[in-house]
Amino acid sequence: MISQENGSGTPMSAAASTNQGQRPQPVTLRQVAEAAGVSTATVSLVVNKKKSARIAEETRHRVLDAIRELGYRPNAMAQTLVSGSSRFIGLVADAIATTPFAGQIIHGAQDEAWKHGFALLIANTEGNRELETDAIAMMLEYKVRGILYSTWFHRATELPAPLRESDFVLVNCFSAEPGARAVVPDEIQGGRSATEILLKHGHRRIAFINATIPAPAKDGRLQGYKEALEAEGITFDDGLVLEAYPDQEGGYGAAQELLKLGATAVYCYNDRMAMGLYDGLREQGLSIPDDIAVVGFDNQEVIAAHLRPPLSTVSLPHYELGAAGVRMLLGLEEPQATAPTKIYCPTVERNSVRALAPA
Amino acid sequence: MISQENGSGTPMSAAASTNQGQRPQPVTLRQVAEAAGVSTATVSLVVNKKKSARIAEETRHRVLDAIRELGYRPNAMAQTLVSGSSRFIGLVADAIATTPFAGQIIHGAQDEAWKHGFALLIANTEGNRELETDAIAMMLEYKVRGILYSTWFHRATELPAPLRESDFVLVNCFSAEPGARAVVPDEIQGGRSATEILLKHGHRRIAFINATIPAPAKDGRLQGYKEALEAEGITFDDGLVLEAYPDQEGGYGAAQELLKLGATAVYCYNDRMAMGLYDGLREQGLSIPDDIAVVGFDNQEVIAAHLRPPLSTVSLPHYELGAAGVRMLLGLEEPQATAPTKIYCPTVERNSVRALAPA
DNA sequence: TTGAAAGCGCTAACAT
DNA sequence: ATGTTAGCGCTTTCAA
Repeated sequence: MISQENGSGTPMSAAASTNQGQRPQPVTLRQVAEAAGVSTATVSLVVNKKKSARIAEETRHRVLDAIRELGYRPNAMAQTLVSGSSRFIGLVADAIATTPFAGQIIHGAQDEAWKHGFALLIANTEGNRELETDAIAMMLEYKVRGILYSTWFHRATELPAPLRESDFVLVNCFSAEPGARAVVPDEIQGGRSATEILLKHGHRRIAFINATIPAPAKDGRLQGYKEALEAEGITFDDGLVLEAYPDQEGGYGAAQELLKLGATAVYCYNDRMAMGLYDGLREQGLSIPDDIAVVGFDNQEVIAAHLRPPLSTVSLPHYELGAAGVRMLLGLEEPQATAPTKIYCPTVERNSVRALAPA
Repeated sequence: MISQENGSGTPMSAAASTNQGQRPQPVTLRQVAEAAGVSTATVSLVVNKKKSARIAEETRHRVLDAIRELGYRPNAMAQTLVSGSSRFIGLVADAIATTPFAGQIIHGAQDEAWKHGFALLIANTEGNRELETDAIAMMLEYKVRGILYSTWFHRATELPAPLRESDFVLVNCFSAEPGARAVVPDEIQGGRSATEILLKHGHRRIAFINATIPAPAKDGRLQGYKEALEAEGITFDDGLVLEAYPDQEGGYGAAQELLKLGATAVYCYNDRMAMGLYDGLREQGLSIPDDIAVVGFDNQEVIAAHLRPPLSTVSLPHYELGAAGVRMLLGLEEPQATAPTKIYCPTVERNSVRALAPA
């Protein structure tokens, strides 16, 4: 006799501790009920801690013990089938898991969802319309509570048709569609904040290197810049606004032209441009922040926090966008009347700006 | 008579096109069956395109039409309840949505999962053990087909207990646990490849700036460096190996010491160090790649592709890790006998290395 | 305080 | 070729 029987007759193979062998059939409510000598209704009642029905302490314990002993886990599928709606929230993203920092949208959404007992079902679609439709269909089939439709950069979007079959909220994008709730970053306030960092350090002649490609961010960040200037009584000067492709190369290339402007400070459309600008400026023999102050936008950690000197910038609130999207979906947060809800972009000050020495 | 009745009696409210109003009850299989004048079994048969049972073309069409008209969508929960296993794959990650490039693991997993008809259920746990347990429990309750347990950097890990209740694969991490399947990047090959980029450009005196913190990457990348050298008949010189904290500041700080070594090329533990090293080298008046060649590791896009000059490096195959994890989970790919399966790290050549001028 | 039973939407024998 | 029926695991009246 080499092998040993176990009394219960449950197959207890050697592979039980690995994940390769046959997994045992999951324990059901009914089995718990039998083991505890009660009805399934009773077990259901104690599992769900229903306040209404009062269960005898003694019974409750018997059930709890049986649950523990058998290692029972509720079958969420059965629960959902009965209730009609799952504890899922779908997140369809065009490139969010691909793109460096926008993954924070997932993170924020998942934390907030979790807080309310929901799990995230995600689909990365690369903007592929067909994939999107399939993803949404699948979410619908799994009876998600609602769908977050998000984009990796702030922009207008067309709603995929099946989205309307579900409760949904747009995240980091918006649509003309009436009744479509949306959360987006407050680009204008962000632009204002970025400019104010410079302003409060005494800078008056501030250049802005904007992006060449059209986007809400392009308009909003410029608008904020103007507002901040105006609030300080500085007349907006068109000549101080440059445009370049919004990446490192664009920023690098803008250095020469920037120098001609006689500005003591620059505000860049984004951190990547600032990174390129650092190189360009350095090649011209200028030092940051002594010769010229620089602020960016986005707060792209890998870059901004580790440039020399570390870059002062404004955060894109991706985490908050995801979280707010979930709250709005669950009806925990009122959408703004007509326009998308704007999320605040906080300022992050590091060492790329120094007080301007009095002339 | 202004409004129009629709024959079916379905409520067709004005809010139907928005997502705020009451959503109509989803259409069921039974309703389709009634509309088409057939049994539910028949509808099920055509919906699932069962090859076995032959349905009359005419009937098939009636059913299909009814489906289209009513806008029927199968209830995946009911399907799962019957079949016992859902089309979900769970992905629990310690920080993957948070961290810049490892989001690619999600991406790869989701593409591969999708390809086989599975959806991804993700949970970001920040390494919080309790959260992990809850996340896994929830996945178990939703009857996931299996779980991918992943970490944002390659390391050893302890398995959370409930993981064993499911089929699982470790991604970017590994465990001593027997029978635990795992996929990890091939750090040694990566280190070899990085060094070979330099070697094939004629460099013989190659420094390596390793990380100070212990990790499989630290050992593997060094090991690969040694192997590559050895293959070229170059004796490994301990003095050529520096150590620094693996970020920009660490790389910057290593510049001085590096210069004393008289190397014509450096291989950095990662791209972030290389980024810092660029600054340090530049301050010492050296130019890359003319005075010294540099290669990194990780291929962190935002950095490597946009440094001046763009950095030659070796990719961490995050996308592939996710995809391979899924394939292994689904039994489409055989795990290597005992050790974790190693994924190839491809080389990405840009402009930070130039052929060494003959002395 | 607890149990019996119906039914959520679907699939899969088994009949016809 | 298609219909009948019995569950899948759970929640929820309604009775007892």
